[in-house]
Amino acid sequence: MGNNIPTVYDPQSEESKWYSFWEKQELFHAEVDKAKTPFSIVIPPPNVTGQLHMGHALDNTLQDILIRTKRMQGFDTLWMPGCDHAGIATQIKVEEVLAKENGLSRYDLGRDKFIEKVWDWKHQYGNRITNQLKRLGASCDWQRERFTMDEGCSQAVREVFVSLYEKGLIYQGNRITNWCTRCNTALSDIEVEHEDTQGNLYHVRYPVEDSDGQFLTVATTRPETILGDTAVAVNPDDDRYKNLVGKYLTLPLVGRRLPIIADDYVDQAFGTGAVKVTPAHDPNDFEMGLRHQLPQIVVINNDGTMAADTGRYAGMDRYECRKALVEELKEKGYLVKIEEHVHAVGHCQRCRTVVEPLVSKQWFVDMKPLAKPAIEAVESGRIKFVPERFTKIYLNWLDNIRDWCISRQIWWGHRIPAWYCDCGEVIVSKTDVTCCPKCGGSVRQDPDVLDTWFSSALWPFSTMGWPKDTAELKQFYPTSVLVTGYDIIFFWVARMIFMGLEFQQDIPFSHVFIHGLVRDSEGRKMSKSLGNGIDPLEVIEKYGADTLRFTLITGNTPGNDMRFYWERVESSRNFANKIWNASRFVLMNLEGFDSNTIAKKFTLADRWILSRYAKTVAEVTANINAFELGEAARKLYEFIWNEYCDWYIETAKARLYNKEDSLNRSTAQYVLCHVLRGTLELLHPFMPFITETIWQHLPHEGESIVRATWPAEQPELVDESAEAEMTILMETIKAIRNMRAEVNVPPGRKSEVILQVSDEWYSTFSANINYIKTLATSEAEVGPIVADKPENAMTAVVSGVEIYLPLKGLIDVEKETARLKKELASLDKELNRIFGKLANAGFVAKAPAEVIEKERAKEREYKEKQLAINERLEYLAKL
RNA sequence: GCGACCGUAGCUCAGUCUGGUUAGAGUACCACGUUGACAUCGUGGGGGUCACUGGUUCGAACCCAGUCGGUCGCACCA
Repeated sequence: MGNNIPTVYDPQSEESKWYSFWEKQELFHAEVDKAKTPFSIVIPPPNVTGQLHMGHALDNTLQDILIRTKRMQGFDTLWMPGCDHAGIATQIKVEEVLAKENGLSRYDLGRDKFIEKVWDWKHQYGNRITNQLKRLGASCDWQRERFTMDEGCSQAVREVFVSLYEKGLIYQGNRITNWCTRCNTALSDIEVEHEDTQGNLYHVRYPVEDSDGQFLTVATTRPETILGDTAVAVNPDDDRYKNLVGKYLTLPLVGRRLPIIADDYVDQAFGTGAVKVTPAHDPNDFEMGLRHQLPQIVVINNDGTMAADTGRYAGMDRYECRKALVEELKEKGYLVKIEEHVHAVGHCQRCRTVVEPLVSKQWFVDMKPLAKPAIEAVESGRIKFVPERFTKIYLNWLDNIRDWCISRQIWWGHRIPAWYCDCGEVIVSKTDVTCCPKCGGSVRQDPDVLDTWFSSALWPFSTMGWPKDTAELKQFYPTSVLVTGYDIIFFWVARMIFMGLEFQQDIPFSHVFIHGLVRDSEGRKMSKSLGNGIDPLEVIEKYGADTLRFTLITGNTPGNDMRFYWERVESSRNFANKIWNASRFVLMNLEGFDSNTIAKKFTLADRWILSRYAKTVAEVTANINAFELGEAARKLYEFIWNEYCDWYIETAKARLYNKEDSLNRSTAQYVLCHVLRGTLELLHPFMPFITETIWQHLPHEGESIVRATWPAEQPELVDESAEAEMTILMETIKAIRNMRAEVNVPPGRKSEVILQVSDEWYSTFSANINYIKTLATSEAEVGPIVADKPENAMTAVVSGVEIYLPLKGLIDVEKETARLKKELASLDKELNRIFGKLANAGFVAKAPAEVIEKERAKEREYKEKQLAINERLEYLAKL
């Protein structure tokens, strides 16, 4: 970098270059180093078929910031990357491709061939998302990349399944579960999303057996399930129906005898207070059926059509059947009325199909014993959620946990390690079974696979080599923090916690850092169907990864959603460019500078920026440790732009251009360099590429900023008096600029300025008058405060300094008076507030002395200003 | 029904946990400007009863209670 570097930073040429450099040097690789404190993160594995979206970009930027910071701080830092096989999602995708390209279904292909296809797909597209993560700058240890379906993870899955089975925590049962008729599989409760839907409440009357025309009217939202009714239930305390309990009804259209039963579940106030009971097709009815020993009559098939024994409805779609059946009820006089009714209908999370509760044989995890320690780990504070409020959401879910249905009737996934023999023997085994240990007969493996989240739940230790007892596991488990969105606390976070506690006897991570969603500029979720998604790669290509990262981090607070604005991207891009140009300036002025052999004589500005820098180091470090990454980024932005660029560089210019005073010049060079390099190091986790690019050009130690030492906190550099002095000088400069602008002094023209300065600040001003001369474009003269005030001059007052800007012609008395009166008014307002406070006996008696002294100091300051302005107004009035 | 979150400048959001500067930023807006890093810039400016009501306190954007408005979870209302 020299004088011929472009004035605009071009991320494209730098980013790929540095990423391959980092990879080649293995800077992201973690070796187990027992001498160091470990810091580890496992990536939330993205779907292997997926591509990077804004959610990933945010999630991984947050992780990368933490990882890069800790790496620089000298921890043994591991960021474990990998992908998830994403059972249903991947299977759907491959099925779609298959249908489109060959017009085939997976059944046409058969299980083995189909799985082969999926693996083909994985090999072809599986590294797409990892490459995209590299574009983002993610400093994962790619040598350790894992996949939930790889050998090791699969071994972990079997180990866990068998172990839980042997402990009786995994069992097989014939139960009613959520069934997706489109995916043709059972789902767990949380894979069902309930949506309020406008439906109807159909009131249907059932004739009472052996009565003269008596009816009992039930209300239902699903009339098609009438065909499967095996009872009607009323509340035992319901006086309307007490006399009917124990009697029988005749099921309309079918003619079946239905007992009238009493059950507490029934809400007297809802509908008619009488509920038809369909044990095979409703979870509550299923429970009631068990309580009352009612038969289960299946009337809906797995594919959502009506069962073979439903007569004229057989084979009809469930919703077609509903229409037709209501029509028939109406014709035959059973339909009493139809009311509109909004109710929550469950949809398949993956394909949005309405979920059908169906009875089937599935595998379940008994959750209560596993949930208990998982609750305790969070309640005790061993695992902390950031922000804390998510603790409640987590605990609430686990407190009400129900058993987890883990079997899926799909093909892509970890096949359940259970084998069945015709003799009735069920063998659950870590290794494949070929014959029945009991009778020696042939066995067949359970055709189902496990819920994808079953293997994800093991991720923090399966990726470390478990069930083998590895060095990685010892060093990096438990991991330090898990970074993820609030939408998968139940799916993933909770499950990792109980699996970790069960199989490692230890928590999987000590902190859970939760972030929100990235929405579009109108606050809508980004979605394929809306077409409002913004591709992070597009942003990276147009503006660079650093810009995207900075945009996602600033203006975002933990746990809250954020909106994506192109304007904000531009603002981040401008920031990158600002850093670029400030660095250009520094590099262009390093001629003759030797960072090793330098004598230093610090000026006020030097002491000031070093003090500000020291505070920035301390604050940014603290913010990152507290997961306040947006706040850290904001502080760096302000420090670089508003302090380093706007003021320090400006004060340094004269010193750099004056080659006579080489001590002064080299001191400026030293401070410019030192502060810039340190600031770049602080910024590196946020904007890895541009910081590396510049850092390499600055005098530095080491091969890459990636492994540079995190700037040390140097409290000895904090210099409050330098800050106070610099502040008043800056205020004076701003006041002069303000007056010049007010009367349209051309920016290039110097103005004469007379400063009357109190004793307190006199030496500061006389010693540093050059700052005012240069930065306020003024011929400034400093003198003590005297009664004799310049005539024909504009006036401004900062605490302890009266500033006069003499004008060539006469000043506009009216305008000047108005300006000063305005200033006086705001001063009066503020003084009144302070008077009120100080006059308040309670305040003086109870407020801390420090606060009171602060108010008194302000009072003195404002009174001084007020006095000066009043004097000036009197003078103006006489003209 | 239960719970959480949000309401601060035209817009997007910090600040609220830990009460005490004249409440901040980005962006948009107005005026001036190509001064040897940067027009992706500089200088200056305008813009806010911190949703509302009440309480606690010497003192509330911040703590407490409630109201209104918005968002989102959880829940078996057939």
